[in-house]
Amino acid sequence: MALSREQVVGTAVDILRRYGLADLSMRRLARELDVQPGALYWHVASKQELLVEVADALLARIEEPHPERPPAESLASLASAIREAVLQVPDGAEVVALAYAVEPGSVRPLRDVVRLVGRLGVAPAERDAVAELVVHHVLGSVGIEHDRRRAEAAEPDVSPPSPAEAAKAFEVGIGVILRGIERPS
Amino acid sequence: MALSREQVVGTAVDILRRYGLADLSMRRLARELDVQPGALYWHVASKQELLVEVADALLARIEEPHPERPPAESLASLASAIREAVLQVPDGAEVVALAYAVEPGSVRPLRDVVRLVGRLGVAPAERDAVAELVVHHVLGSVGIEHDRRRAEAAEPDVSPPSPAEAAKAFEVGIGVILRGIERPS
DNA sequence: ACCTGAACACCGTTCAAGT
DNA sequence: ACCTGAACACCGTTCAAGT
Repeated sequence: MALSREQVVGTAVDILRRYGLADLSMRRLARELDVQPGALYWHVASKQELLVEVADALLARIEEPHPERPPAESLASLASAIREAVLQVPDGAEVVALAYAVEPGSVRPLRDVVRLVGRLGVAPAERDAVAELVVHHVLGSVGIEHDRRRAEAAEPDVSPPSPAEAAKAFEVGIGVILRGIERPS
Repeated sequence: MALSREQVVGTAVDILRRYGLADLSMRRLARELDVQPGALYWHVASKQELLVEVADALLARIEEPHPERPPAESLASLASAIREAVLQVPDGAEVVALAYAVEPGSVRPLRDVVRLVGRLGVAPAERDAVAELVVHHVLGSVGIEHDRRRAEAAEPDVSPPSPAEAAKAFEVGIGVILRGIERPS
């Protein structure tokens, strides 16, 4: 049977989950699919396009905010959901950040962040900037956690930052942002 | 005359400024210095170590916060200074983010951010988390601006986001953070 | 002490030619 | 329509051997 775009993206997600971004090369992906590297370029235009699809897949299962819930609550829980989804996958934050950079509108839950910030009463002119702040906080804090895991794996010395502490630090940041939004300038 | 570590780092900064991170390879760097690639490894342990030095060089000229200035003011102006320094250099945000990830304490102005957040009255337990929020906002917003420039260079269609608008968006984010810090939870 | 030469094990992408 | 074979122009890193 012929290869499909879904198969290519799905196998890419598998490699990312199992071995991380360093091992997610077009050549490695082709080997896993038992085709020549060139074959992939019939289904995706480039590695960058592939990574955007992968990012989308990583966040696809996050549910949309409920319209009747208060937006501040929705935003906090959406941010946590994104954080947890990305945290499960090695280098997940990097992949999603790349997709967000290349095509800010391509990942649905990130669009929801923008909408919720708007519903919080932030002026349209400032809405995108504040949404970016939230997204960077989420992806940045996950990135740091991934890096610390790597450092720990490399040489298991002192100070293992517990997942609970990392989650706490994340919530602190979200709290600062929410209070900063609600307080009139 | 023999090659020096300073020469290696300096030429790396030059390549980054002129051609961007994609062109800053060990082989390209060796070519520019008229040596074989292997020679570089006598002066730096790895490309990662080299990039940490490059990041340091990019932010070395930023002045330390004046101890008598109010910390909120100092933090806002330090954040702007970091932003401007990184903005001048293609992929500067990526390089600094990498250094911050690998060795959070290695870049002096980023350490100053932590100190200022502490002076703003944030509890020690929450200080690092809030400092991370600031750093991610700075590097994240610069990253987005770099990406937009790339997109514009690739196909000059509508919506060229002016530098002034980008700076405004950045200030909005800093404002949210500062208000969020000052407001008691 | 510092560097060359040469290798090892890789990359992303293109494209004529095949089925 | 979909894929192979083969090439193009690269990577980071190591290390014996030279000066």
